[in-house]
Amino acid sequence: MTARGTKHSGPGTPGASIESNRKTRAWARGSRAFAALSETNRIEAQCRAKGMRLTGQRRLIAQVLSDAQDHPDVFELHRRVVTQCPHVALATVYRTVRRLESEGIVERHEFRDGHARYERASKTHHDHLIDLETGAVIEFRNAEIERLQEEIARRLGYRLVRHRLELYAVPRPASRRSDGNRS
Amino acid sequence: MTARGTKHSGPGTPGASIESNRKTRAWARGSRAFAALSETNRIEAQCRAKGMRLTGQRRLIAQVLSDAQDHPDVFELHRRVVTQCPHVALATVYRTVRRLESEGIVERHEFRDGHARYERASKTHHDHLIDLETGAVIEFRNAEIERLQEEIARRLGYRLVRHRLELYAVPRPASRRSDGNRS
DNA sequence: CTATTTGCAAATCGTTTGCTCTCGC
DNA sequence: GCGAGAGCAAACGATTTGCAAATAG
Repeated sequence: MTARGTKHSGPGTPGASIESNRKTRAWARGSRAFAALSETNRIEAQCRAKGMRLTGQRRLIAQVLSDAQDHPDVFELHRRVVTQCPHVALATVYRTVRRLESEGIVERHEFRDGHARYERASKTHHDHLIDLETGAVIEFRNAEIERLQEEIARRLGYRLVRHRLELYAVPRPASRRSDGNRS
Repeated sequence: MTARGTKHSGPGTPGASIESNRKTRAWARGSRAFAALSETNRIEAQCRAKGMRLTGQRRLIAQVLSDAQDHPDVFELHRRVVTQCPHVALATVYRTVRRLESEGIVERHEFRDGHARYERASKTHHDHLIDLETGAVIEFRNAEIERLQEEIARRLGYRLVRHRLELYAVPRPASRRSDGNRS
């Protein structure tokens, strides 16, 4: 059974498909379906650089990821993708996103709720603060903490490879700054 | 979806060993099976304080958790429990451990590998360094990092509720200090 | 006595995989 | 043309849950 039960509601999904009655798989995969994609985005370029085949699905997923200002999970990615092309399978999103991660093009996080969320691998490292009330995710960076982590690992006889730092917090009533990237 | 309509044959599949099945379960639950438990441990005392019923299974799980020097996952806990009493169900371990967590008696972690690992809630907060080669888990504490986390949250307009800090590292060839609590 | 808890098996739920058909290069 | 990819459904693995029997208090 496909995750979250509902099988893709073929036609009827709001979105680009003018010819949604033509529900052939061939159509879904044909490049025409992806014609509306914008010019090459960063992720697409990285895929090319890694020698990944640029299928319409991948270009679409790459675009959705490039456009994302938040940290969507796979289901949410699929939802956005399906908006543009209703026949893309959830499994394809899973496979693509896994591939992108193994190529170092996107980063996977697993915040409180358990399931995997993705963001494109940023040039600059950062950690996350999760707003416990809204679920919003705010990115931050702190050089001192980074340095301390290295030092702790070294003192324990290790070389730090990577780390995970997540702050779970609630807005302070006084000065609630409700900016930050939501997720 | 509740297609569980077919009444669960329960312990009485016709023709099968109804009686021996009953006996077995009765034996498994009877307090005799748990007679070998040592005197009250800390977790057991906390259970009592929280008004949890002290069944043999819980006392056994409490003891295994109390004795654990590492961060076992549910399956591992079950393995250890079954060593002492072979009829304790995995589901019981899941339920117990979940209950213990909601009562604040144990802490749940989810390191790299995905599944939940438990340790008894310690009086003193600590974070974890995970040895990427052996999977060992080393606990550490750093007041400065704690302070910085508070400060970061405050600066972003939040009050820190909890955090997760995990360092993933590899032993340094020069001075590998193989102390620390392994997991 | 009765509200909780257990054992068991089936159900969930996010994620992966086998198979076949398709398409990028 | 061929091998990497996509669609689909079924498999998976950790965890949860419905139910009836058993039990702690």
